[in-house]
Amino acid sequence: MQELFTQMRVSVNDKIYLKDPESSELGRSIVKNSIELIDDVGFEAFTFKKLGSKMGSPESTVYRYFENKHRILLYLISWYWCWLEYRLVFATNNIVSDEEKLRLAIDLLTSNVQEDHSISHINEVLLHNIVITESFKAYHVKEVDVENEEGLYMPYKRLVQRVSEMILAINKDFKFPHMLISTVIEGNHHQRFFARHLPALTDMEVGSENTSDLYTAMVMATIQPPKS
Amino acid sequence: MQELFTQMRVSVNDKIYLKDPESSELGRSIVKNSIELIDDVGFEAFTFKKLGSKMGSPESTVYRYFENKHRILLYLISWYWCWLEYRLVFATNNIVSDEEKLRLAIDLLTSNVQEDHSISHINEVLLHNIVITESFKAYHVKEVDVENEEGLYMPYKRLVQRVSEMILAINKDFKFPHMLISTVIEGNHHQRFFARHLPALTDMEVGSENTSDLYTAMVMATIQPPKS
DNA sequence: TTAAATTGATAGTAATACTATTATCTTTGC
DNA sequence: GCAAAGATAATAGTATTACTATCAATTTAA
Repeated sequence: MQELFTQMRVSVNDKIYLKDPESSELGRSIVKNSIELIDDVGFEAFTFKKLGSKMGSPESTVYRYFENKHRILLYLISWYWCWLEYRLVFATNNIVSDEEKLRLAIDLLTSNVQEDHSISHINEVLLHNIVITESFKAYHVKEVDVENEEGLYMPYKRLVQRVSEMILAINKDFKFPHMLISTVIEGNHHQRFFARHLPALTDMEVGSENTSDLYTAMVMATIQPPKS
Repeated sequence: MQELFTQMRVSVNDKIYLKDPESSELGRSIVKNSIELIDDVGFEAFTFKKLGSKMGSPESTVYRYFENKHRILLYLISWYWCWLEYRLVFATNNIVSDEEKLRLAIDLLTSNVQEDHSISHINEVLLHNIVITESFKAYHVKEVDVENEEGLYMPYKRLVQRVSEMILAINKDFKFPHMLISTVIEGNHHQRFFARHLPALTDMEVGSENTSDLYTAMVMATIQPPKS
């Protein structure tokens, strides 16, 4: 897959930013340093001032790329969903068995993220941490309806749609495919967060985090594929 | 149940507040107005200044009860979990069938909340909205480990523990009871939020929100009770 | 090579998240 | 019934945050 990504560019909705951060060295530096800083201090304590001084640029420069820190978070999360969707399509392509396809998809949705060195300014492991800890802060906001109309959550919706279709391919009468898949996606984040910080709320252990086993079993049992 | 609550007082960990808001009229007013204000403007835009002016008190007064707005949120969420636990214990008490008990529990975890007029300063319906939209902001913070050590998340953990035990009563070999239950609890919140704001991520409709059907079926199918 | 666009450096403003002080008002104990 | 203690109101003040504005220096593109 490595080589593919050198060609392919994750393209994020251009309403999220004021100036495309992919379009310049400085823009990529903003993305890279944002990921490191948010992972380090958490989204609440993340400020453009800190980001600027980490990058050696004044904060006004950051404002030329993004309206505010919420938009940076949205950018990062969107990027992550696009990247995941791409890997999903790639991984499930040419798989004949519907069930095998779904299993692969759930595996991808719940598995650990490996660093992908072909995209040098984005550390996928740190980005995954941010997604686990901060992603719902991107949409659990008062502005969610406006932003949804602007299409800012499309990548997430597209991903859920894709996997839902895999479920319907197995059992076309299943009534809750989107619900089940978004439950798995969000559940995976929560469980990983719990494993690290509130272990009483999960049964996983840090280091050997594995949500695939339960969630694969859960989905398969729940959609009750017709006996063939 | 109405009458019971007039006797019973939900008691929240006293490390959350500086001065018990239940101990005075002003304290109860802080709680009541916080619920209304957070529901109205969202947690990000909620400030002690706005709260003060809504109550007709200076913001310094609020600071005598709570260190900061994060602690108010924690207080509200804790209160909710304690209340829910109480209702859970009450609802499942004296039920003989383990499966029936679990069904009742999941129903309670996923059902709509009715206003309980016996606790006059807390509007449970609005509080439920806050739990749906803001609850993870209470623990998805950098301070989570310290606060966990202080015992601030006990009510949530206790609730998950209780329902996990119901699962184990049905199938003592099931490996992921906590994971499954916290998935249902968080999943319920997400689905309700999605139904209102990002309907493409769910299959429910606003107004007729019903997560019980899927989640009950999901839990029952997943824990695979031994055939009797 | 000249204009246009980008960035750096700096300043400033309004709002937020507090802390402090003092006067007033309410309890409670005796 | 009154003094002392405690709670609240009113006000002021500070550091930080979340921006906006200006202008010079630099890079880029026509």
